[in-house]
Parts: sequence; structure tokens; C-alpha cells
Amino acid sequence: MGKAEDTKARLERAALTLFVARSVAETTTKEIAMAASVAEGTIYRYFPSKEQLALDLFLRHHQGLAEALGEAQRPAKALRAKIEAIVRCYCEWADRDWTLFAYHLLNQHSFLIQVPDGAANPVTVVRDVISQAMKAGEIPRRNVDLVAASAIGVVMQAATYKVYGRFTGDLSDHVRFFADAAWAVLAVKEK
Amino acid sequence: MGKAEDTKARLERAALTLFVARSVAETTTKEIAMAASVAEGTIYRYFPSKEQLALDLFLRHHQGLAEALGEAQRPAKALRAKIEAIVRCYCEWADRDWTLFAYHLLNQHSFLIQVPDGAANPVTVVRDVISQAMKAGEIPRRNVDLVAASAIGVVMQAATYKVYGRFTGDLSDHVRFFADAAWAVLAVKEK
DNA sequence: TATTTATAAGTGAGCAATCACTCAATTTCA
DNA sequence: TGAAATTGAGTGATTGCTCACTTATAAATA
Repeated sequence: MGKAEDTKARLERAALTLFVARSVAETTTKEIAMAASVAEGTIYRYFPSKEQLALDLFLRHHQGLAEALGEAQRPAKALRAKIEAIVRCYCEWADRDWTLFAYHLLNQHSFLIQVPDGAANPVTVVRDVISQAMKAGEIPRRNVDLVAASAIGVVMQAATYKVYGRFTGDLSDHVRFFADAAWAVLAVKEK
Repeated sequence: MGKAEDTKARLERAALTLFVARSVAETTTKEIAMAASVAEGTIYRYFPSKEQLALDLFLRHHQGLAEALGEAQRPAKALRAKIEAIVRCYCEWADRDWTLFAYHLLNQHSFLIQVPDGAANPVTVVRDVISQAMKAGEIPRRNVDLVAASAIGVVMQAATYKVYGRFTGDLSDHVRFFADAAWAVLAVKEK
């Protein structure tokens, strides 16, 4: 790794850690620079602004995750297998870089509106899979967005509570449970 | 309503709306005062600081919701009935004052650590109900925190996506589905 | 190879703007 | 008239960001 790339990476990691511990608004450029062992001015050699640095970090994870989820579910045929592939992929992403994952999780509401239209999107991947399965008659037809939200919530809320420290350990340890639970949500019978 | 009480209520509502639209950190005291048709100094007759105003709003909803959920589930005997009571109560709270609800939802991570120990807590209510049901053999024994998170996620993620505008309409319209889905999550069979 | 030149990377004092909060003066109203 | 409520210009502290300058690295030249 070149010197410049190393500095940029250090800045990103320092910012990420602080953004999660406090928040983007409450983290100062001075703090980021200190944590990266660099002068404040150096930040602006690599990023046009603090906000852009925050957005860059978010978008990279957001789009990377979306693509990974898309590829993970593709080989599977039936909905049940697709769900398990998606859940496993998601949990592995979370466990691999928990700080980046937590940052993405806690800052969706501030950045989601800035995601370019048509860009890869984790939610759309899940939504499309569910929509397909409804058309194929694998699960009852319902409001797709509602059902997708509930199914996603099974995993995402667990992840959120891990961020809050309500429980510990790898998310990946519970892939089977998450997949079973998400499937159960999607398969709820109409009455 | 007295004049002073009216001013305080207007300030709270103005702050709430702005906190949801932007965020606490990005909302200025000047904006709050303007939105409440009041001078900036007036804020400090009713609140010691902007942060305390933000915390007051959060805690009032947090504890009110916790008590309401606790009372809602008490009369019910079986887990299935308790779940439905909790879900219905939660959705009604959300629909009754959506702005306050959205504020609570989006700012959990900043305020949850400041909740006084032993104070009424929505999550604890759900956790206890699930824990009881496990002891009674109504559902399989599992990591209570994990299972509670997933069950809660079924409803909370749907609420979150409504905040993001991914779908519209009252949450209460889907109480039956949420309750069925949460139940399905809790009842997932061990293998 | 040794020396000069060019470029990239890094610095930190300082600036303009903004913010939460204060308080002396003014208005409201019983 | 007097206490309570309200006002908004003012204050000190903080912030994101700039920029003239230094240092490190690489390229070119003799």
C-alpha cells in the first residue's frame, strides 16, 4: 500500500470508529485527524468535506452489500434457499467488519435519500426475491413492501440490538434461526 | 390551557417536528423558536438546554409506551393473545402521534443509554412475556434476547420503513399480520 | 552516482460562520 | 402596580475549512 493510500485508509477507519461511538454531527474534524495521527488539513487532501467522507463510507458499504446479496441469492432456486443465502451473506458482512456494519445500520435514515436512483440496494434485492416468490405461488400474495420489511426486521433488529449491546456473539451463529424465522414470516397463512 | 403551558407545548411540538425532519444536532434553537412563534430566549424559560428538551421528549414517549404495553398484555393469558395485545397497543401509539413515534424510533441509539435504570422499558416488557412463555413450555427455549429482537423486528422494521416512506397507511391496519408473524418467529421449531 | 528539480503529502495557525445560551429591557395582564 | 412572561441583540466558545508553507519522495540530469 502506498503512503497516500495508507493515510486515506487510516482517516476512513478513524472517522468510522468515531462516527459510530458518537455520531457524524458530534464528531469534529480535529478528532478525526487526531485519531488518524494526522493534521486536520490532511483530511481535505483526500475528502472535499466531512459530510462527503461520511457519505463515501456509507455508500461503499451500501452498494457492496447490495451486490453481494444479489449474487448470493442468484444460484438458489426456491425461496427458502434464497432466504438462507441472503441471511448468511448479510450476517457474514456484519461479522467481517462490525464497525462499518454498525455505521451503516445506524445512519440509514440520514443517507438513504442520497443513494443514487437505480443504484444497487440491499432492500430492493430482498423485495424482488419476495415479489418473485409471490408470483410463483410459493407464498401468499400480500403487500410486498410490508412483508419484506417484517422479514428483514427479523435479522436487522437482532443486529441493532447487538449494536446496543443487548446481546453478544457473531450474527452468523444464528443464520439457521434467522432464515427459519424470516421464512415463517413470509409464509404466514391468510385467513 | 394556560398561556405558559401553551407556549411550552408549542415549543415541544415545534422541536419534535424539526428533530424528525432534520436531526437533534442539526436543528438550531433559533429554528425551534421560529417554528413555535417565540423568541429564542423563551426556550430557556421552559427547558434548561436543547439536549434536555430532546431527552424529555424521548423519555416521555419511552416510558408512556412501556407502561401502556405492560397494561395491554396483562389481561391476556396465552402468549398468542399477549402478542396480539402488545402489537395492537404499539401500532395504536404509532398511529396516534406519528411524529413523536418516529422521533422515538430514530433516536433510540442516542438516548437509550440515558434511560434511568429500572425505569419502564418497552423492550423489557416484551422480553419478560417471551421469557415466561418459554418457561411455561409454550414456545421452544432459546436465547431470549435474540428471539425477542427478531419478534420485535417484525413490527419495528415495518414502522421504520414507513418512516422512510417505503409504504403508507396506518400500522394498525396490519395488526393481525404482525401478530401472526411475530408468533411464527417465536414458534420456529428447533431442529 | 551525486545533485538538482519537480511533485506529492503533510502541517497547523487562523478565518468566517455558526451555535447554544444569557440578560437587561420591554410587554402582558391580573 | 407588580410579578410573570417574552424579547432579541449580544457573547464566548466551537466548528469546518483554507492556505501559505514545510517535508518527504521520486524523476531528471550531469
